[in-house]
Amino acid sequence: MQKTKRQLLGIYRLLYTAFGSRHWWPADSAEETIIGAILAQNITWKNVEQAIAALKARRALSFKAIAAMDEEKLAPIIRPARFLNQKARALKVFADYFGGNYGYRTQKMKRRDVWELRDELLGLYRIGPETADCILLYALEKPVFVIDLYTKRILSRHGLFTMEDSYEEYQEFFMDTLAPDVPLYNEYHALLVHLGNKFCKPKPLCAECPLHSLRLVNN
DNA sequence: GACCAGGCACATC
DNA sequence: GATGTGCATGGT
Repeated sequence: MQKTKRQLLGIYRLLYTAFGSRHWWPADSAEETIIGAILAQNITWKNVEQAIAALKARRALSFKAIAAMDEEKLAPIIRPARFLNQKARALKVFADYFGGNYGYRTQKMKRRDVWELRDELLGLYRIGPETADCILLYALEKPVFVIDLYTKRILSRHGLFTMEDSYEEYQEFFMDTLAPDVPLYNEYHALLVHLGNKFCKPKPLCAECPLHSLRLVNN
């Protein structure tokens, strides 16, 4: 087995042993997952929960409802999710796209070729690589690995990459090394985020981190 | 009060 | 291409 593959599987086993299954994505439907993915950009999940709850309270937790709502009315509802105007616009744009091209049916979206669909998503307002991949993996169950800030921070601190390496370089590493496996990609990214939240902040808590032992392997 | 968060778009060089 | 900045909330 290649060294890199051993390392990646080693990290996964340590994380799973430490934290168990994370049961991601925390949402009741594919549409809620997509809404959450857009709202979650650059904020903590607690803020997303508040915005989701606010949408739910107004019976607006669906793209059909969002499409029927004015952007000016939508923005204050999602205020807890920060960048409210940009995110309100992003939700409106996605709602129009989703309704127009897929009749608000994620099943119809699922039938598309995954990389063609990814390109299409990347063309939408405020859908970047991470958001697109969250939609593909967590809402549409496609085997696409999601890279986020914590993934970059954790792998770079263990010497496998640097923070300057691109999203695509990180993603290719995971996807070339691991088999295309939706449950594995789902769990692995969720575990990395959980670890990042607890231990891999700008000021890291390495001594308490479950990956602490790996430092011996990688130097 | 300071720091940070499950990014992205756009301007400028 | 690389780098910098705006977006503009709420928890710790």
